Amino acid sequence: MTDSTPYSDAREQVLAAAERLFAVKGYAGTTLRDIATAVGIRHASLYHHAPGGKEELFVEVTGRALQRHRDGLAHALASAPACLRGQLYAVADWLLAHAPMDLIRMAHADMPAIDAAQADRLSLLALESLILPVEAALHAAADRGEVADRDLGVVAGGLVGMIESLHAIPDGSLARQGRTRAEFAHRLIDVMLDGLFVHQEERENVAFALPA
Amino acid sequence: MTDSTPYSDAREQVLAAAERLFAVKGYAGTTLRDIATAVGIRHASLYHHAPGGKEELFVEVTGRALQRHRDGLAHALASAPACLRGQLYAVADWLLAHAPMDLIRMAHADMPAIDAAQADRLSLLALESLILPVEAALHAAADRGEVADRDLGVVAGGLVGMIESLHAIPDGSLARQGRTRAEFAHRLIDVMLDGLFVHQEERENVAFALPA
DNA sequence: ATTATCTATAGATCTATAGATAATGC
DNA sequence: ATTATCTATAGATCTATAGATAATGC
Repeated sequence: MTDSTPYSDAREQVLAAAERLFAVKGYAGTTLRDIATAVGIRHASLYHHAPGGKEELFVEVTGRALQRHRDGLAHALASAPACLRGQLYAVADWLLAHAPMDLIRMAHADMPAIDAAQADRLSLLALESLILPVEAALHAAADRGEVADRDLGVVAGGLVGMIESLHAIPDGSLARQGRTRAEFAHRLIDVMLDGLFVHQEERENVAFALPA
Repeated sequence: MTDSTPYSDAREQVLAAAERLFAVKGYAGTTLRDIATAVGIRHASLYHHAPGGKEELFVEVTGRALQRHRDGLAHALASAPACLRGQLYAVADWLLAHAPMDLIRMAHADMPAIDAAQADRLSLLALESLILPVEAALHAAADRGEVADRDLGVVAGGLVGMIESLHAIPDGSLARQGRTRAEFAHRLIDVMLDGLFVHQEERENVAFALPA
């Protein structure tokens, strides 16, 4: 994965567990004991890999998770079909294949709990990694004449927030319906692109279908 | 406010502070000391108003916050113009005038931390209070022929998630832009209703505007 | 008399440190 | 020799309880 592995395998296991737990439970909701238990070591041993303790662990794994999203989204967008719809599908598939990025919790709970300078850096990185790639894809589509060039920053943020919110659907509910979060996301993207209002032709079809 | 006040004013102050803090910081991120400090009393005094301690406080104020949203959304929808657009604007205005409802955090962090039966009850109440009212408005619009009757449950959830995600925008950023979350929400609702794709007429206008 | 708050304290948990022990890589 | 883990423990914080004290409503 990495070109020059500066980290041991043991350290990588610690970071992976910390990343998953912080993403799901947040900074306050994750204890060093949780992380150590997930790896199978004592919590004191975590300080060997991260002398700065809990906050260093959080800053490091949150930063690298965001960078991975930045790279992953860039790759997903580059590999997707040249149309906006296919690109947004690829964004949704990437986001839903990874741990939730709860931007509300990050902004209101996680960031205020850590060093202010690091919080500012991570907040900026979150914007660059999650929103700006989507906004760039929207602007490119606008240049191609596919969409109107209006408020595309807000639209990008709304899209990402909408897709991430599907993480709130319990796995059990999805299993019961036999649906996936990605399917739901694709449908929502279709609505964003085409609109909810029935187009003229469709409305006529509906009228024809009615036995009146 | 309440027809028959069963609670004292002091208790109401405690509940209000707890409600705000739990909503913003989550269950793990809020301590009894935080709540007591916000009210101006010692944390031991909280047990006079909620003998069940932290968990009782959380269950009670989360439940009442959700019920208030259910009632508030019903009232907003009933008072809004009879068209779907005006109704969704009213929903957004209500949601953004209150503390964030972070459904991802609730599902992954808060609910697993409390009694399972209460968690199930609150999860169901969240669905009934936040998603179902919007879904009902969408279905009514579908009956009027305003929108297509497809996946309206998912669309309702996506809309609420998208609107709530605007809470992640820092107040400072909004002040700098001179915009409000409600303005952004209205724009996003317009996109959901009309679609991002440039309509035929609009695209022609763009072509006319180009000096080619 | 009832309601609301306080002080004091117990016990659990959490972050963090110090220093010993085990495993690994030359 | 270096890396990784352990045990033991300190100190802080957190939830919760017991019982005293103050404020309030008849």
